[in-house]
Amino acid sequence: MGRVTIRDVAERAGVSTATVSRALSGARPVSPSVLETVTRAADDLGYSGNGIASALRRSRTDTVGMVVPSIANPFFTALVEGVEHALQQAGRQLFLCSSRSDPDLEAQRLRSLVARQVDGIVISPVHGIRSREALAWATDQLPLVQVDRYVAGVDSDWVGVDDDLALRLVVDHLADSGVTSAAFISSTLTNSSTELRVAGFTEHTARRGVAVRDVLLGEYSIAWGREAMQRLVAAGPLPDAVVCADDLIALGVLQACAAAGVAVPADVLVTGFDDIPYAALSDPPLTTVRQPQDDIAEEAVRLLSAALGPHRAPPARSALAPSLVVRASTGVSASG
Amino acid sequence: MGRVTIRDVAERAGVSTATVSRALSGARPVSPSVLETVTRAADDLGYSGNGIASALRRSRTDTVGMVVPSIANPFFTALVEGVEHALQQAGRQLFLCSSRSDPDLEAQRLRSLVARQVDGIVISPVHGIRSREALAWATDQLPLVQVDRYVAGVDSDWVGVDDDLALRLVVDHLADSGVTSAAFISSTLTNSSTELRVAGFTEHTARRGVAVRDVLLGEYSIAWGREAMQRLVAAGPLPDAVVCADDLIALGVLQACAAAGVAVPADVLVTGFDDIPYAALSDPPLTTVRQPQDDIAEEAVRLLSAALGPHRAPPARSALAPSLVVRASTGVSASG
DNA sequence: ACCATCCGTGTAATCGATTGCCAAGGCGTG
DNA sequence: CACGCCTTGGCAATCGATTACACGGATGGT
Repeated sequence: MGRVTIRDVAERAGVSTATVSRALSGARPVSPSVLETVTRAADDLGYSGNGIASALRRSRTDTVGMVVPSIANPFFTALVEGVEHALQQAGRQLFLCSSRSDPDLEAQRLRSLVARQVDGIVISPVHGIRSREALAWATDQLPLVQVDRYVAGVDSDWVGVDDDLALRLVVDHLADSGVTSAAFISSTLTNSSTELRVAGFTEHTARRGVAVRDVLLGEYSIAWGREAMQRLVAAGPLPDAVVCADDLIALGVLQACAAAGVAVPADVLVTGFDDIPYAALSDPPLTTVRQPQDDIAEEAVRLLSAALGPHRAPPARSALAPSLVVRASTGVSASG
Repeated sequence: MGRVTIRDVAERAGVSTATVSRALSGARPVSPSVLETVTRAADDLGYSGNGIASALRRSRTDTVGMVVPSIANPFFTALVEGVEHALQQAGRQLFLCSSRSDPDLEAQRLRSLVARQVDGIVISPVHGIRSREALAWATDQLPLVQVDRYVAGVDSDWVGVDDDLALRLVVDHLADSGVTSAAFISSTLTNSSTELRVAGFTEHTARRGVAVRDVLLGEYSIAWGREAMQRLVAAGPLPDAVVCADDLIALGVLQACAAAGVAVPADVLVTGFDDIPYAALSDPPLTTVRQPQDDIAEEAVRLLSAALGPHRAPPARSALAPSLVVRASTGVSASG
């Protein structure tokens, strides 16, 4: 087991630990000959430093924590990849945690990240109310950026998508396709995204004269989508369209339609949200709202980096524009 | 910004830092009244400890690192969730990194994890040869468990699936369905899993008298599956079956079939590997090999915990049995 | 009544790297 | 030639928590 410390390197190189530190980190110049000797000694011994000790002294870890409700949801994995990529450019590492959509677990993760002295946190909070306390506490300790969803009453930056615009795009598209009644399937979670999507659905269906048949709340999963659609089928005449708050729900809906012999889009139109990679592969391919995940991730890291600086800027809120991806589930014939 | 240390708590409670430490960690008993006072003081100040300082002193971080080739691949996210869950039971945290299927990036991640003093590492290595050096080095520093894929010549534990058995199940199923020729689509990556799957395919097709039409190597992605299938279609008469080394490739193959007007399973049978959640949702649903991901994850954590103990056991290799999930892509009519 | 325990608490060393401060030597300038 | 600056390296303090060791007082056994 390697147990090489800076002292070992210093001894072998015949210099002090201070010099080794400066030679390896470049914090201050050392003479070329000493640099050579030290580098050689470090290599020979396989010295790799002790990040913990370094972090303690510098009170920086060059690490940021990220907390997402689920790492099985492709939308979040895409977001995570984006954030990791952006951080890497800045020489920082990502410490990823899953809150499993549980506010208590989320609070625990936050405490753990703060205790581990991460430099900052990127979080997609679980719940609009039950996440608040932990989030406020964390925000008080270090720079924090909310992504996608956001909890009101927390003094932090936020970057996400313009949910109202998204629902406007969806409803306009459906109305233009002749839809006169629609159901909405979403999650019970009380958070900004979920609420704004329901609100947007309500508002824009009203504006376009589309009748709202049902609003079913469950969770963001394939299983819930399947179950919700089964209920709609059992309940009687179907609406013209089923609007889903994310793609997983929509995939479940499609599955339930296939099982129940309901033809999509002939009998009912279906839309999703997020444009995960599998949305294009379903039967039929899914019309959905594409989120600019990479832009969201980049912006989040940019905001975090700014917050790591000396200046204390007021919280920023940035809502990026989504776009509608039209596929066969709303009537376009399938094609290559 | 919170900057509360154990000294602040000690001062407020009117005791020494040693007592505070003992009261809060329970390392040694303190009198009830002192415990009360200290807990109160810590709460009042919002003390949350400094994990870095603690880790330095105890030379334990209660954190394990995990390195996977991709976090966008649902197979790995399932594995990650399993590992995280198992670790949580043991009171440890997961530090997740993606190597992006790049051995250099992988080596960098390993260095970084070792420098951060994680207690152990779970890794699914990228490359059978180019990952070896970094893996051997890391194994020399701390306990390490390989999962899924495995690099020979590294003195570490491994847990994964029995790839030979998996291919036997697939080929037997196909042969029993009347298939007499097959193509294999996989990745160029040189690693145990990939190689064992090719070997298994070759061996079992030979055993069952199935002609091998083509072995196409690319990467584990939907895009490559699509492209490979396009090539097969362009190349002339199709084999009876297309066997894919993972589900992403298979999903791409299905997509290309749909685009090219090739009917599955009427014109060609298709099989995948992993049984990711989306395998059941494709058109048609995919016959695939189910990996016991949770068992793999649990076993990996178990091995790691064992390695963290005092004893130096010889490296263990544990190949768990997969099972075949038969769906419509190999001829079963779609149902419920 | 005396000595051996034992319990709870404090003092201070320690983990490993970084860095403020100081000193020695080299160099240039007046 | 003398003086001061600038460069390079070492000493030792420091980050915050843990813990070996010591110590005082209470308890119990004989």
